[in-house]
Amino acid sequence: MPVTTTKQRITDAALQLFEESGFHAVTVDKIVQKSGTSKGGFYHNFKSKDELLYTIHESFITYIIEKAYQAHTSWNTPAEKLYETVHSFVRMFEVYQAHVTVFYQESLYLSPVYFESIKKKRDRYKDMMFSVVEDGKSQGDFRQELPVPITSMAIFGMINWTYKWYKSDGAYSVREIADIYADLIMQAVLTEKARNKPEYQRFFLGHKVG
Amino acid sequence: MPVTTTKQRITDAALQLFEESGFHAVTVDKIVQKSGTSKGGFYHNFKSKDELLYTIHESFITYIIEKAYQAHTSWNTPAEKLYETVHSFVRMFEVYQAHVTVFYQESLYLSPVYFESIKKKRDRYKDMMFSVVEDGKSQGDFRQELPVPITSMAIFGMINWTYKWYKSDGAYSVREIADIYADLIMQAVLTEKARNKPEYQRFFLGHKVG
DNA sequence: CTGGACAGACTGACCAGTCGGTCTTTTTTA
DNA sequence: TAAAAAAGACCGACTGGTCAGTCTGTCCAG
Repeated sequence: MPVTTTKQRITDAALQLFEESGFHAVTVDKIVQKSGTSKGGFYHNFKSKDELLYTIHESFITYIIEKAYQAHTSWNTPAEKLYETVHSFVRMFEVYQAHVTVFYQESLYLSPVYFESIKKKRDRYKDMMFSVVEDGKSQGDFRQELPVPITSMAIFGMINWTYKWYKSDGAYSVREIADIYADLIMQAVLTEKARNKPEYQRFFLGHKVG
Repeated sequence: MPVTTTKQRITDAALQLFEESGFHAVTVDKIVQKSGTSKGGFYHNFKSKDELLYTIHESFITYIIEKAYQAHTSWNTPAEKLYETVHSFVRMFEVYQAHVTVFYQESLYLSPVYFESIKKKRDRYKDMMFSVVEDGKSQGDFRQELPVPITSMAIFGMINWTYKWYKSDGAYSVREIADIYADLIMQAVLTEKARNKPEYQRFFLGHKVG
């Protein structure tokens, strides 16, 4: 078995091409050419172009749910959970930006049966965010006047939108962006009192270390 | 001349169809059928399917720049400008959700010459946001530790993402969503001192009226 | 009687997916 | 254990359907 399988080479090539030009502008022939294989090789590894798109979605959403779950189980307070979730999501752009782009740009074109499968997992991720915000409110660190769904979707929006503009060779690293986003979000949702807790100071930019 | 022109009927039908299924899944024949016209009628009014897509982009981006410009000239402080920009952008979903969806979902598929034209206007809108945040910092109401570009893009993200989930028959009206987003953003960017200014209290949810 | 607004049959390019075939690896069997 | 058979991986010319755009008209207003 070679270091990279044909299937992997096809996926990598497709990912780059889809990100640049979108699912529909990319023909199977182009993917085949870029990955140095053939029509036959492609259809040996994938049932259809649709299935390839699904595979890309699947690998990404599984990864991100795992990360959210980790943040959820490794930390105690909702504030910490939220902070870590935001941080880990943004850092993920470092490696998965192409996946994210394809995920949000092309999921409309998944055929119904694939779409349903992805939607289910995406909703699970959404639910995790909702419940963190919910918990933060009932536990008292998050502002009572913020409605859970809108606040959660606002957070999602801020984070997700990054795929539209982030460049790995840009002026800010993902880590810096993650720090800033997390600061903005914590600043926005924490109560005055919670903002001043010493153990939460690390959430904010320019806090005194140590 | 009839109440609605053929051109308008085509645009409206296309808008709905593009929003539901995406540019590539919608054939000219489907648009023609839905708008009650014909292939001939279509190509009489539009040079190509591309031009129709461009028209939709154009009408929306022009509208939104106008709104941002109004917010920019009708208010004095950067804080007020930001608040109004956010608010007016979100309220715009009420009428233009389909436009926004097509705008963000399908602009990848604009042919180069159209794309350039749209990009120019989109950048102008972006610049207006950047300079409001910039001004807020130098004038002192916005937190110094926030970098202008990332903060601006975070705000964009929160707002723009709404097109992915907003439903006009959902639990929250655009006005409520606008209030919440604006609160979150102002809470996140204003300094402690600015947050307490009496004239800024109206930005926040549940402030005492009068 | 001319030119704009529209109708709709037609065409040609493009592209996802197929299919017969080759080469290599693994499994079976004598 | 060697030969034979089967399975798996991959190749690339070809096909059939789809769809943007064309072209020859018709109708009607001015």
